[in-house]
Amino acid sequence: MTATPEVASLRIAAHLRAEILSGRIGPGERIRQEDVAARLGASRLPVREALRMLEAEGLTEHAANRGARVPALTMKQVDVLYRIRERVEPLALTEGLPHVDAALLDRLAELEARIEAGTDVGEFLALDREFHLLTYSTCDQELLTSMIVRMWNSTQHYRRAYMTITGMSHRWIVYAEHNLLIEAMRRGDPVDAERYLAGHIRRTRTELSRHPEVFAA
Amino acid sequence: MTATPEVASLRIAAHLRAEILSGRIGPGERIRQEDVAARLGASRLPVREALRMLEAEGLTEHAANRGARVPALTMKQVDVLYRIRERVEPLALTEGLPHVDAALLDRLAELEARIEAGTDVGEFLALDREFHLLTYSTCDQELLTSMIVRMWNSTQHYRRAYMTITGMSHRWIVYAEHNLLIEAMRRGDPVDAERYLAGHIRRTRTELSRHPEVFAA
DNA sequence: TTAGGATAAGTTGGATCCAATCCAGGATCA
DNA sequence: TGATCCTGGATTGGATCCAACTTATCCTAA
Repeated sequence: MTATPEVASLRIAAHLRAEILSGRIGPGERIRQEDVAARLGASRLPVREALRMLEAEGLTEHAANRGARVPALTMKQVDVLYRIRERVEPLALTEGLPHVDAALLDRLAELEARIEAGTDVGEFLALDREFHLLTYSTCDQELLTSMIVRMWNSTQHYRRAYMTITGMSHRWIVYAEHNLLIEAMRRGDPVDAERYLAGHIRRTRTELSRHPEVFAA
Repeated sequence: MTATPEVASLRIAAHLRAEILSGRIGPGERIRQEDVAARLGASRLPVREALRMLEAEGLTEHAANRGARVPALTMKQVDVLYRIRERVEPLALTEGLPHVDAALLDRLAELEARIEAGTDVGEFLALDREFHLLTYSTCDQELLTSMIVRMWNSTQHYRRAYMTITGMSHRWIVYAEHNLLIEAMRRGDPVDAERYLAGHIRRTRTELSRHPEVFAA
């Protein structure tokens, strides 16, 4: 996405972020400062700063003298995160809708085509994330979009776990929702766009709630 | 509120947080690590960590090699924050409503009485904040409530500036909204409670939008 | 055998020192 | 005269060393 930053703390943060989002570091797993420092060839200090940054993004949690770990969310916590998304993401959509142009709609359609053509779970997750974040890209309100990214990051692992378990069944529902969303955006209709998006998130939430085995005790 | 933490970084963070929320450090103002370290009798290191924590709370912003400062928000940014609050805070209310008991309602009524009796702007701001956060206290979803606190913190300065300019006029509207909110909570009615709360936040937003002199260029 | 406590290892928090970066002011040259 | 480049001060980023805390283990005693 971006070039590796020259500042060590940012570089380390980017590395750890990728490891957490990809699932190489899972929920509940501990992150020792010295391990990371040795692995990335730096002292513990920039690692500490990086962990603070990730904490701000909801990717790690800290306790004094007890170190950092990736939060293990309960089903209730993920459920609430999805309820927040149901209310916040439609706002980002509406805020950005006036600035959506044809080029963006084309990119969305192209992404959706790749989503429908794909068969790999990891690929689907990445493309789906890219698709939705792209629908918010014209919003241009850092406070709002960063909040949304945080929520996507926090729930990334559970989305992957769910997808891995359930596989590709009923994927046509996602495709239909995505295409209706694109079409509403093409019409510039914020009411319809919000409705399809909220429904999309809500349906995902209710499906997740049928798989408690994905979550922490 | 809580006892001063034994960990230096937390203590420094608490100190800076209070200074920012009280307005002693205003938007756009720079925070130099060495100044804070000298003033609070610590090295720069815990100050750096404290600034990272505050960044996570939206109270400061950082740039590499350029230090930390309190963000100066534009009117548009505050407007969007209020639109987010309009959607998210009603959710916290509904989530916590089943666990609201008589004792909590009594405390809310008592707080509202003190709000209506007060004449000082600073006191009003503190009590109003306490009132609303108390209505979310039974929600018990850390991810949701911390998000709400962040938004209150980020907009604190502009609320104070607005109140200082407009004074105490039309305060009866706030009282009426608060009392209707308490009453809806007493009935355990999430629909009405959400409606009154969303209206309360929305009205504040539209009033703020009539005072562009409060915001950054 | 188990509960309790002391101890030691491992990990994080903090202080000091050094390096890298940014910014402003002034000198130089076209 | 004006723009550009350089240099010095100020400030942040990073490394190393030391202190404090947490936790697990082992030993002792009931």
